[in-house]
Amino acid sequence: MTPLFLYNSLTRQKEEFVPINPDLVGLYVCGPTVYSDVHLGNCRSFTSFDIVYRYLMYKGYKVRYVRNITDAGHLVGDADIGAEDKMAKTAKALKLEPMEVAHKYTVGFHEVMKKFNNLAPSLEPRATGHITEQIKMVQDILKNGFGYEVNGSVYFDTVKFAKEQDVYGKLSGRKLEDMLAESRELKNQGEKRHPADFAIWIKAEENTLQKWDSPWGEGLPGWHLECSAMSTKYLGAKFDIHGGGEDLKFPHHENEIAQNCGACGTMPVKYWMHGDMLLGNGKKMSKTPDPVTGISNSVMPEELFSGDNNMLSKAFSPMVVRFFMLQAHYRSTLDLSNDALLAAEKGYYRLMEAYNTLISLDHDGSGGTNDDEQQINTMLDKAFEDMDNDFNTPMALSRLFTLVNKINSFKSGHIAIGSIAKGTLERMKKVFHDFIFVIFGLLDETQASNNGNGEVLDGLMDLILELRKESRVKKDWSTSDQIRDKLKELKIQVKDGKEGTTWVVEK
RNA sequence: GGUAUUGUAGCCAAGUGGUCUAAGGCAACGCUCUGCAAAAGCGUUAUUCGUGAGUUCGAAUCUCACCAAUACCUCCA
Repeated sequence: MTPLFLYNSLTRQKEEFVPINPDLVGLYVCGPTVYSDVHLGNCRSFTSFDIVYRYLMYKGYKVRYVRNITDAGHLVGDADIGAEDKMAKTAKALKLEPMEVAHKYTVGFHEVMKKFNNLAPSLEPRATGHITEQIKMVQDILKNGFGYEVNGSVYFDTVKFAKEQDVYGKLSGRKLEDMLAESRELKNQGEKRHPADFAIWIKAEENTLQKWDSPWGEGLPGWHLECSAMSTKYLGAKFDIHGGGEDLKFPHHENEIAQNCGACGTMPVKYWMHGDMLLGNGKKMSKTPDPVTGISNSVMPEELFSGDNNMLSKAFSPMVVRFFMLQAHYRSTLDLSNDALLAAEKGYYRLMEAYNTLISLDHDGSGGTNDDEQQINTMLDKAFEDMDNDFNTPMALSRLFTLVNKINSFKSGHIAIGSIAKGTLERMKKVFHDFIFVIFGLLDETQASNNGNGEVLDGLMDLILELRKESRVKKDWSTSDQIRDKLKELKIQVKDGKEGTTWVVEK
């Protein structure tokens, strides 16, 4: 197995990936809070980690991929000064049970993930199913002296933790001194001893919809706690990779680390990975409306797939969007725009059509070693090196595109297929297949469009193109052009080549 | 205000000390192919990487200043 290097957010450098247990990988990714539909920005993050999951498996690791569903405890605002619970807010607005809200949006989330061809994680635990574990963790934190109870709520003592363990702020780059300086302000702290403290157990109010019995009375777990408790339960006190969006670094992940250290005494994660944001109109895609313009710049997947939105000129398919995401590195921001998606669409179809051309190529068995052969093998090798270099999908993709030219040249006869060895052609077929479908997780939508009546369509097209061929032999250009133009109107593109005419359904 | 990150061709975007006169996709232009197109192929399109200094034999890549944008600072993947 070639070594894999990944960028560790905690150390801020690329490190060689060495799993804690040989050949086994524990991967935890922060999942959605299921109080509303996921938007495209959320999808990018999950897609980035889908590639990580896929590539780790491709390299031969046995991966346990845990992605949580947060269905309780996520508050809007500060717990001790009367914040609103996200789940409860939606439940009240839609007149649904909180569990119904969670279910509705969990189902929707899964549907969207499936459309993007993101693999299901090995395990998808939910916060409400792990209340016992979370209570136990609060108890452990209290036992270790890093928490305090006030009036039925329990808070994490961030200041004490920060002073005793040189851990807090490491991930997000926050300094303890700055934090302590804040305490002089003494404003509106409620029950907390310090603004940096955070709720790990929240006392239920009379109208709280989701609440559970605990040693401290009825209440609900704090946000952050579900991830600590569930990652510990399913991956152990120390596991390999924790992923999530850049925006979760603070406070979510910082507090997660604090809770784990506070409860178990060990740093929970060996490698932290953070994906950067998807931008819409140059700003982070967010459901929250822009304070100035008052409009949200988030694009919902369904709006994108249907074309029913005011940002884009047309509908774009899930695979075009996935391809678009692959063209940027996961740690860079990515700017969504109509032009960028149109470009991605063209690129996606060019790649898929080249792949279909590639698998149709036959080799007569002769052939030897020359520059083409060497270049092909070099590109294939480098594509894997790119992936080993912190999952550089745009670079790996560029290698494949370099070979798209070669593939088309083989087809058109610009380069004789015999100029490369048979084994090299076979290798190219295998590697293209693996990259496109297994590692990048793309689906061939050029084929999918023929579903259901593929044979009929093929038969019809054979007939039509045969008739057109006859008219062309007779130099009856008006008939042949009419056929071509009418098919074009039906989104069927006719491609005349030296070896005959082929066709493809356009998007 | 604090803390980070980013600024690469018309657009999206790789590259973070020499192989960079900067990958790839899209767009544009020329040529080849074609009855004409489309598709495909070939070629051209940033001697330059926000601006200005500095370090270095050598900088898109390191340092400083400035300008601009974005993110986080207890809602967000």
